[in-house]
Amino acid sequence: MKSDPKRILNELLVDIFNQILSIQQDRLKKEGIPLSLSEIHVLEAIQKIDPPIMGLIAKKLRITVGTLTTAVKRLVKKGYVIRYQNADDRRKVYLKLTSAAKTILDAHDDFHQDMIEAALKDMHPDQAPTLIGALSNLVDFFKAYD
Amino acid sequence: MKSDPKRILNELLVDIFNQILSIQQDRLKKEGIPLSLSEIHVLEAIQKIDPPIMGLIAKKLRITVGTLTTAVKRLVKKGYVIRYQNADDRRKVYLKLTSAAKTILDAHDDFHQDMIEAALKDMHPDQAPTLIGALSNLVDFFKAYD
DNA sequence: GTTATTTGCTTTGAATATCAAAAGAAATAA
DNA sequence: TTATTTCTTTTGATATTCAAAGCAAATAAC
Repeated sequence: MKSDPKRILNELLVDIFNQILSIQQDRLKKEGIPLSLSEIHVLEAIQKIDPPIMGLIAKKLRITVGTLTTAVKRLVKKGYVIRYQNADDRRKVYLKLTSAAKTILDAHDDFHQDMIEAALKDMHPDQAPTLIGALSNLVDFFKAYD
Repeated sequence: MKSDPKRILNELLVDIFNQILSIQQDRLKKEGIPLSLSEIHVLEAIQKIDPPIMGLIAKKLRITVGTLTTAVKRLVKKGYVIRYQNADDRRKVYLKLTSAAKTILDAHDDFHQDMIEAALKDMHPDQAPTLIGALSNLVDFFKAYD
């Protein structure tokens, strides 16, 4: 069954996963950005999650809060993240990005944009919903495991 | 631009990536399988790559041979991999799976199968090529970075 | 209003994961 | 033979991660 679509899809997904992490890693190194992909993910989450507090960010990233604490410590030392607290609840630790971090995230976004353009390259616009539907199904499938 | 397909696709891909690693990790733990996802990947590569020698497997996994050496050392100790050599070239180290490893990989394959079924759930069969095309484009895009 | 519990975070200790560089051993070329 | 290349392991260093213990602030119970 060489042309079984399910088998092909499975291999494509596996290949994509095998490649994407190391390629993004390489890209960061090539551009001289002193951050790992994990650290980039932390920065993205800080940008995206509201309010940007430790617990919510760890949840989004699916890591423990302890793990996030050490990552943030490094990012603060490197000058990409600022910790602060708020009078309303002094237990909560809020995070925000420095302008250096924002610059790096913008470049990272460009990569994502290029990636999407490549995926859609020879696709008719009215086929996009099919693709979105399939990927949404995957997200739902994963949610069922939570 | 809330409904911009490119933005939606990007967020879907990011979500999938954030989820898939930790969910597979959780699944292994829940089933009491004493292996990390990285170790599973090593086992899969041994099964798939021919000939199954250190250099080729490291290349497939995009890790250095040194890194693979330590992973294999652990897998041998845990009883999932057997190292052996061949008279034709005594520098090469061949790897093979024990039956315990094969059992675990079969279960892992089931997960992949479920995942694909979920993605295709409500999709017409003649739309599969669209999906395959988009993912192939992604693989090609990543290859361009090699 | 003190005491107990819960919530949010950090620290600590341990296991994995990774790489670059050095080094060993076997095969091949000069 | 000697030198070079190929294939692998070892070594030393840094990251990444979790679980469990600990701490401080907020909330609930009494």
